[in-house]
Amino acid sequence: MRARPNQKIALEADPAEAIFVRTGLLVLRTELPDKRRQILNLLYPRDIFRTSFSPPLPEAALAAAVASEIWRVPSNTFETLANSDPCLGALLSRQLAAQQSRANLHVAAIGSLNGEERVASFLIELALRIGSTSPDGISFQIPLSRNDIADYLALNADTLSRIMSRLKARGIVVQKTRGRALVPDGKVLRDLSPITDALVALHGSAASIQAQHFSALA
Amino acid sequence: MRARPNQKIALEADPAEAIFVRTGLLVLRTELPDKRRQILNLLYPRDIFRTSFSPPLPEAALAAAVASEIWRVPSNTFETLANSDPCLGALLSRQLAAQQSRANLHVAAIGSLNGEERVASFLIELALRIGSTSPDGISFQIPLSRNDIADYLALNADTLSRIMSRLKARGIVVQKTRGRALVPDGKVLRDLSPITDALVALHGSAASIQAQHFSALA
DNA sequence: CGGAACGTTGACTGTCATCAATCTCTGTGG
DNA sequence: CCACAGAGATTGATGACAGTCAACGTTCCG
Repeated sequence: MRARPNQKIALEADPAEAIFVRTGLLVLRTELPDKRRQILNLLYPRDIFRTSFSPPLPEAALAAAVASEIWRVPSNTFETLANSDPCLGALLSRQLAAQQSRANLHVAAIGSLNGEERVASFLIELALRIGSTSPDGISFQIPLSRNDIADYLALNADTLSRIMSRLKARGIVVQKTRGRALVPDGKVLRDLSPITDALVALHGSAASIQAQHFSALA
Repeated sequence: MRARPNQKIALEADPAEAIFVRTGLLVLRTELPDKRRQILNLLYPRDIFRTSFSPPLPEAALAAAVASEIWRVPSNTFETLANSDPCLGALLSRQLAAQQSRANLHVAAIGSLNGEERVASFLIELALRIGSTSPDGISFQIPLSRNDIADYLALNADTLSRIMSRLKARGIVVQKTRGRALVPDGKVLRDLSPITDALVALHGSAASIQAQHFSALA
């Protein structure tokens, strides 16, 4: 199943349906009664989401941040898959554990970092996930709108814009076109975030290689 | 295995060991380089924690908030348990999903609520989990120190103290002894939190009853 | 009794949110 | 091809809320 940017992915009646991200990027978005929005989680390729992970808030929904390809796996299919092959089952549970770990790290980021550190952490995360190294530095596409980034980092969109402007003024990030960023010197950026090491462990190439193992199996 | 209050529970070398909470309350605590602390998660009885859920931060550790009884389950035992009985396996995955859901709700709380709303949400959570109703209202023990509560809610301890004082001044909570609170009128408290409904869904009696099912099986 | 850890309170500071105005992109239709 | 509209992004002025630092209270322990 394909999803266009900004398309919502219905969380079906099936309370334990699994959604597997093939390509693209999904966000788990909620909205509180008084229209405060929050993005709880980013789902990268190979991530697994189950409807029952969603918090019981009225407005919780998955949405595609960019064009994405996803698989919907009915709950019983998921269970039988996991049970049929112990090796696959172990991979699934490792994948889910990694996602828990990421979620916990994100709590730490939102809970104890200031605005600039959060933004830096987010940029590092993107660079690790979807960045490509070139002679000029690390460049990557920014797959979320300013509003979505702000919601993800628990910042105000205006505040986020200010922080980005400051980073640009300092030459830490360069914005070539809308939606595309270049980090000339990765080290400087890494020094801005106190959780760089953890981000590398969870989003860096080691994590990806482990995950490719996964794809091979599937 | 028993743990005294404030005792740390080592996260063993075994990267996928499971810890099962029988009684008491555990906290998942981290500390950033510059000694900013953060409690990422509360683990209530029947919760499952796996070492691999912990974020890769140097200071991440489980600690008992009150006297607790826990089981350590080696990773292979855990897997075989989950696979041996499909019914048990389903229960385990439901339990883990519920914990994900709680973690996500906590992100929403920290990310979009102000101080007073966070404290109110926390009190509601405690009341639902460990509160007992009496003619005077709902009373419960406060199982965390002020510092730990502050770290859990991503607030400063001083700020938390101020908020609590304000709630006491308004008569919304009454503190009989240190470590014990009484909420005369639950409705007033519930109105202070925008996520009351979600808290009830995840911590209320319905959730507990489902969980008892679990104990019966184990 | 005395000390240490924990909690409370006040004065002050800094960061982030709010509101409003302006600017920049993107896509549409004349 | 240009003009226009509308969403998204930026920026400034201002204010509210939470953090910091320091002093003082309280509780619990030996």
